[in-house]
Amino acid sequence: MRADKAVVIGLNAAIVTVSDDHPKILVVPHEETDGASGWDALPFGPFSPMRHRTLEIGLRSWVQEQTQLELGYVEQLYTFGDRGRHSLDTDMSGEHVVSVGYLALTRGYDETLKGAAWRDWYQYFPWEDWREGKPPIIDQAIVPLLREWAGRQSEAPPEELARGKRRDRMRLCFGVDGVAWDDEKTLERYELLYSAGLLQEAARDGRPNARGLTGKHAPNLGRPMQFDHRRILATAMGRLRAKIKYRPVAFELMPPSFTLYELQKTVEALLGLHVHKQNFRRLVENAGLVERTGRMSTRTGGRPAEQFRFRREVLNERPAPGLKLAPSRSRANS
Amino acid sequence: MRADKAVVIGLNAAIVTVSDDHPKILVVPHEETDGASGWDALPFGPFSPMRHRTLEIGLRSWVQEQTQLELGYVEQLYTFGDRGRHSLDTDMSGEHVVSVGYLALTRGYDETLKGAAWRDWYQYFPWEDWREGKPPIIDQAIVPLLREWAGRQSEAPPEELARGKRRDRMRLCFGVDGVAWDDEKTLERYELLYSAGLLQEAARDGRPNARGLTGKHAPNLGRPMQFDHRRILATAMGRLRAKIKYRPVAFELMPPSFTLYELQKTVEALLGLHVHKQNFRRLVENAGLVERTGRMSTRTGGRPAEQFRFRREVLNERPAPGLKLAPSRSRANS
DNA sequence: CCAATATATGCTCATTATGAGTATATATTG
DNA sequence: CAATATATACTCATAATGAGCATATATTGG
Repeated sequence: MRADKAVVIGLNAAIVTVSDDHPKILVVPHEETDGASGWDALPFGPFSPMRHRTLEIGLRSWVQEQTQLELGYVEQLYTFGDRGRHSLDTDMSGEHVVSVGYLALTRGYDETLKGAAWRDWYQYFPWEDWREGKPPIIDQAIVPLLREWAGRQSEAPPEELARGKRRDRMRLCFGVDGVAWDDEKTLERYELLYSAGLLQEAARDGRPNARGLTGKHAPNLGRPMQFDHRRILATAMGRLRAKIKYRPVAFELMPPSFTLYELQKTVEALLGLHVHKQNFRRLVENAGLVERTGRMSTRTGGRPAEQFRFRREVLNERPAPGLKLAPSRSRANS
Repeated sequence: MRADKAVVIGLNAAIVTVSDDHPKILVVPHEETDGASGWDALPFGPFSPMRHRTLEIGLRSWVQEQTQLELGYVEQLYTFGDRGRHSLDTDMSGEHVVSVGYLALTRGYDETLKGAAWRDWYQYFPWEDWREGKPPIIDQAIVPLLREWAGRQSEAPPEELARGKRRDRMRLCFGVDGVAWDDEKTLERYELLYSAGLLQEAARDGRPNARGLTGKHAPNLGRPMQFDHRRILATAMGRLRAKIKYRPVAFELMPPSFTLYELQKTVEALLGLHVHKQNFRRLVENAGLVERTGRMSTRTGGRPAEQFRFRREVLNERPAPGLKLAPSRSRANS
């Protein structure tokens, strides 16, 4: 069993924290020589089978090296092997890079990170934050551009009954025509926008945009990233948003002690949605996910809230604890 | 970015079909020269970045080559990079193989497969089929052996508050002490048995077994596979069992036209559980997953059943169609 | 042809889960 | 102390779920 070319395994990490109601992602602002100058990158490094017994150990170790960051929860996301991932690659010279993407959670919001920086993940995906209502960019930019795209002549496969399918994709992804918004479809939305040529990455890769134009005319939908890192981030967001609903991963992002509302705010930040406050408490408490500490929060404002801690024991009691959330139908009471 | 050693990407496929109420998996009965003689392997082949634009295309193409099998649904599972996956590897000579595991579904139960063969997946996991009640192997062999293991002195990390944790793992995995059986925990169960040294693969890899003995004394819990292929299969089973409940993937395994009971039987085969017949119909019909064909089934037995077909349109209507199933609490009425 | 049997399908019903809202408690601020 | 802000308890309608009964329509053996 031999490959006809050397392959290098790259390990990419989408490292997430939440601070101040903003989900943040650790990025390395790269200053490359090629056109992608200034585009952020996810931290990544090569996997060396000699030094690291497993992929995950490899990831942890060089994240540690590069950022002094202690990762708690780590989960493998997906392995990306598309030719052309790394631009060097397109002409079949050099090494081929296959990237394994990881999602990592940390509550250590450490400011002292040489080179790396935390950035609100909604800068890359401004259409994903519905906490203040539907983001204006959707109706103002995205939907019109997608309509144009959906109406265009299909260039490629005739099997694709083009226009209808495109319109359906748009409807399902962006909640047009009364379709409900699905917070977990982050990757589908990213890929739709990419296919439609509406992202700078698509322009970089030479895909035609909505008006059939190649090149620099792509609109500016969210901040771009190097290589396919924004796709990896979209994968991470979708996975985290889904997982939070059936596994108690949100607690990885909380301090040892917290109020229920702080927990709620963290969850809402990740989902980009508001949830019903009273029902949220009911859910969390009935599921046995937390226990009271007796201490009270001293925040200013109204009545002081009680502090809770995560009950690690649930992991040994129930088979699948989590936060089965649904967004508020109305925006009331949040 | 350079690796210090050549890495080869292997593509592994867990190809599943269901025939005659048995979920089957395509295996290659290998006759190796080393100790693993006769252990089945999943089909696998190398990824060549020169020839294949993406990993999935690579997978499809050599499955096609090797087995003439037309894959329908294909989904990436996980990337396994543990050192020692391939035995050759343990001494750090030769190439390091990183494997990308895939789940594939097909209804083409084709008998003419040179070399490969379909085998009931419960041969590898006899404890996973609860359709005829709790499999006797659990109480007769697995639980006693795990109890022994849980009671043993912990050799490794002191942080692991050994015995208690082990007992909890056992309870949650195998539904001891009134914990409900969770059909999706296939991987957790496999890994638990492996850690406890109760699988032949563990013996092969030199792990001590439940009595503290290394070597050939591992009990015979299910049929072993080469390398870590049984782990990949466990991953595939768990993923499929989970996915079937929120995506209409079961239809990938059905002929174009089928009765609701045939559909139910297929689902039950995969889950290793019985479901409530009337509620199953209600669910499938209310979800708009099927439509009547008007034709009747001509099977012998009782009243003829109507034939249905999958409504592909749901994919464009609802955001997340699927079969949210729960096992019957009693075994009645199935 | 009929009774016995087997499967398919329609419908009811109790229980629980969910979404939303009202009411009350306890703090701060001016 | 009034106004305001937040926390928390409780109620209520509706939907989803799990279970079982009843009826329909076929085959099979007298």
